[in-house]
Amino acid sequence: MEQRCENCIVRQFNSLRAMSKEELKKVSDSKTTKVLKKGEALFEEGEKLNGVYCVRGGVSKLSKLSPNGKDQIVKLATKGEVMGQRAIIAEEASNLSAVAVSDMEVCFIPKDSIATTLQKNPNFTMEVLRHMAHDLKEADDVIVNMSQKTVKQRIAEAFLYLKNNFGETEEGFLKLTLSREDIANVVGTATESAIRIISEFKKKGLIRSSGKQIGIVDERKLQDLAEGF
Amino acid sequence: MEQRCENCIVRQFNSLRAMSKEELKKVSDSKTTKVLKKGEALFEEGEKLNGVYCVRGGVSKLSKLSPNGKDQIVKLATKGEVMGQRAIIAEEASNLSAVAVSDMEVCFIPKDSIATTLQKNPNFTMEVLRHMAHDLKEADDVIVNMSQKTVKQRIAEAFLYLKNNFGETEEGFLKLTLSREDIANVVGTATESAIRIISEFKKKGLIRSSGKQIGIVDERKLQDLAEGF
DNA sequence: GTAATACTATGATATATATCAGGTTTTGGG
DNA sequence: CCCAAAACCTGATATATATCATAGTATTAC
Repeated sequence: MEQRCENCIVRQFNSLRAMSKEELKKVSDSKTTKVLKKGEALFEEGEKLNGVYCVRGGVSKLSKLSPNGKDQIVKLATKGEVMGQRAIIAEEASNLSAVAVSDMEVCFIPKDSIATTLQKNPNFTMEVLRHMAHDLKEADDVIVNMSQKTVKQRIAEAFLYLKNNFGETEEGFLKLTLSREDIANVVGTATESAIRIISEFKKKGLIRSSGKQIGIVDERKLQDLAEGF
Repeated sequence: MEQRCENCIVRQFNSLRAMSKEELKKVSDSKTTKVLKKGEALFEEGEKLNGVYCVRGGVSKLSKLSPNGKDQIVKLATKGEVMGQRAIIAEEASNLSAVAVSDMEVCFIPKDSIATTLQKNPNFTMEVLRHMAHDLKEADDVIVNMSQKTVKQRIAEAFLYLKNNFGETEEGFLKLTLSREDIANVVGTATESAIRIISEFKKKGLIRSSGKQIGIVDERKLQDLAEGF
């Protein structure tokens, strides 16, 4: 696989595309590549990061522990996304933990290369800003979903999200396979409740499953359900 | 009251402090001041903004209508905060509505002055970025609260938030008075449920009230409650 | 000053969801 | 291949919260 940032396609999806050739070169020289197995942690909530992680492949969950001991997944980061940016910019410890939910390959980029580029290249800063503006909007949407939709609606929505963002295999199964617990933590409910509703969806013919894999059968009905019909 | 941005104290609280003298002058020349009565709308969800609003006084709720017809308040913006930034940066229509919850005075700053400064002054861009990073973290916290805490916990938390962010009067009442409906919309519950829990808090001596005003009596216990004891 | 309208309050009931407890099935390491 | 551990499933029950209904109480408008 391509080892230089300058030639990395992943870069096209994130704010690094606004970097100049020289800046990219510096980043590329200072970066290190890391391979993670499903389940391995990249960083923990409260940890001070000294760089950001650019996802080359695989998916990571970004979650936050609530006082009652449950883990709330706030975002799933995939190819092209940069994790840890927020903490670096705010000069704070990370407010989230990152754990791989599939095997991953990520590049670690030390804080310095990012910080100096932020100071010197307004285009880059602006690009980062745009991405953050987008994330903020998504977070607002999640807040509304959490407070106004039922668990059933949120689970239906989650499946559609998984399809739209991570795609399907040839046989029509969701490419990203999450455990029931992870699904529960995405929608903010108890694992048992998530399991029950998933079974119900299966019985109703909205989804099907084969082992761990889940396939969407009736997208239209799922959509309606998510919207409250 | 001071009419020039260059001398406006409010500016110290927001990203405008990173502007140069000349930039501020331009902003000041192009801005217009607006006075709003409690209940009046500043902009609506889906509306295309052609500028941002800088709050000089009073408080505005930023909310989003959910498909089921309920309004979820995502943020309360007060003195010094800039509203509409996210939409301008992302070049999208606003995802939120802004309505005054107390009498307000705001300055409207046309998009152009902001956009050109964003292009030319990296310090300003960086400052905006820092603010947005902060907002994003807060949004993540709200997501976790929404999904993991009970309504009772969230209401307790809301009162503490109101005290810490908007202060108390001489007599020990919260300066910002919200209707029960607004409180319900902040914590994401039905108005009746909010009313019930507020009555309960009163009975238990955690808060007191006089007309519309609410005063915090036992902050410690409220805190404990919010954390789940 | 009175009518109309919004806001607050409280009870009764229904419902969604969490929790607890017991299973079965699947998975991965030795 | 087997065993232990993890993941999944299902039932019974408890609980929080929404919803519906009704009434009192402020606020505003005429």
